[in-house]
Amino acid sequence: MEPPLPCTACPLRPLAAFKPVTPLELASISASKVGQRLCTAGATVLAEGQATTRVYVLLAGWAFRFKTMADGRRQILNFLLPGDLLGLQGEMLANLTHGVEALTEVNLCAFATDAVPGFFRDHPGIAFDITWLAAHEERLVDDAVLTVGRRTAMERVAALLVHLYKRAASAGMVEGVSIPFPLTQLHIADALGLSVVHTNRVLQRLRKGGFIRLEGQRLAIGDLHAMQRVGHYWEQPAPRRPLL
Amino acid sequence: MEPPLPCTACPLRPLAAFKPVTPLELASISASKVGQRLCTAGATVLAEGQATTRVYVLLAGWAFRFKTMADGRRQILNFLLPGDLLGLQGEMLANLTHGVEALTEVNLCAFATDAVPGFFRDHPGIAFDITWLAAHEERLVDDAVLTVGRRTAMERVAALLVHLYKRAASAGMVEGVSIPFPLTQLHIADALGLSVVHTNRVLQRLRKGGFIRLEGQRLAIGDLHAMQRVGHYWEQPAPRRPLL
DNA sequence: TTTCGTCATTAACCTGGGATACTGCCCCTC
DNA sequence: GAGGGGCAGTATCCCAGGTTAATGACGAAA
Repeated sequence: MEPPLPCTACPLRPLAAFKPVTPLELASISASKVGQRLCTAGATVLAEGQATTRVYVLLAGWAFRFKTMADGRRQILNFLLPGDLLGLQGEMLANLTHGVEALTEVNLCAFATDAVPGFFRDHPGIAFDITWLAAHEERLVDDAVLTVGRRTAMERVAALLVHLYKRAASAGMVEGVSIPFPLTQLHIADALGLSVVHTNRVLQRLRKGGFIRLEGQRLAIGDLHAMQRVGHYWEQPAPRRPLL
Repeated sequence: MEPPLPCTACPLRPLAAFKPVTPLELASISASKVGQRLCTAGATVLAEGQATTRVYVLLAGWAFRFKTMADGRRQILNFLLPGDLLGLQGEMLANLTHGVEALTEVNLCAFATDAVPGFFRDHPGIAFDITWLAAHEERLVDDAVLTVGRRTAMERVAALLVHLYKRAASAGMVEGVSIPFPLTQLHIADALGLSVVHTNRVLQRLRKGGFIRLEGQRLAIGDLHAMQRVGHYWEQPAPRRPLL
């Protein structure tokens, strides 16, 4: 594990998407960081079923949470972007029932093993932020259930692309009109409960309809409103979120 | 709103499923209770999109969380049984993106509006428990995504019935070999992303196969192991959970 | 008693999306 | 520069599950 990056030099914190912290809290957070962990694309960050645990903040790169069934069926639960907290379920519930895999090369900020209880004891504000992040992630998963349970294939794909576009945008990843898009069609399929083949069919339709441009690991959405209509997808504007 | 039931007389707390609390914590919890709220079956407990509300603990009865789309499609996210916490997302994230509806007549323990911040400030242990409950509910929703995204209709129904049977059992609801089962087939369908008609077909098959008895609002499962095999569903044994 | 509404049940029909299989491309490695 | 693996893209076939519609059973309301 690399030595920790001092939180004062955090590349994420200046972004408008993140809530400011008090200097005192920042010092405590920084003190609880024990290092950085790098994972290559495709690596398992946290293993399914692992009795972990350490809590991480995703500093750079993309990852996803997933569950697998004994016969190999896989379901992606949600995607993780910079600023997201990983491993909290393992910390609170003693073991993980999902895995986490890196989608790109990933840089993680690692907390000390006793950091979370320490925050609850000494820093109610930070503890509150942790719970906020947990509630926020649950909201994402709530959305995923609706998408997978009640949307058509076309709606699912449109909703996912809009969702990821907006999140990437708020993490400052827009360049020109496009964002980096490291998912393969298999990832999209596994997130949406579809087959790869059908995912491809739907993507073709979206391309031919002029809704998206998706090539060379980059995604552009011509008309966000139109895409939201296609996906029957209107989410809350993302509030300013805490960052640990 | 009815006057609060003193927590020392709580009918839930003695159950083995719940973690004991210290007398000090119990006193604080009790002091934050401002009353009880009764809802009739079918009533809206919390409205979708509602701005912040109060936090409740479900004392008695069944309820469910759900999301609706503009055209009326509905997805049930998960079911709420006695001991579950309601409204935390509203508390943390300023508004609710799901609704809560009562499935049976329901009795809720209401907390003061400032109870949650108070716990974080003064009772790290309780704050931790709140986060535990949030992480636990997210785990349930994670399971729901897998079920709806990757299981067949037969597997979905079997998994849901096993899940509810076990939860009802741990809430002390088994009488003879059956549990109360207040869901209609529409509820099952909406929880599993199926149509009512197909839900009925699958239930018939389970009945004819001798896997379940489901009549008069009661559910019996002959062989839990067999049902788990049908549903490809093996969950963690439920740990002892906190109760607010 | 009748009427009405909610649920369960079943049949008949149809389609969205799964399964399989094959092609071609790109990049990596030897 | 030749194989080989991962991924995108298509076509063909077909079935799990959706849709529509009709029938009962039951309980509440009038």
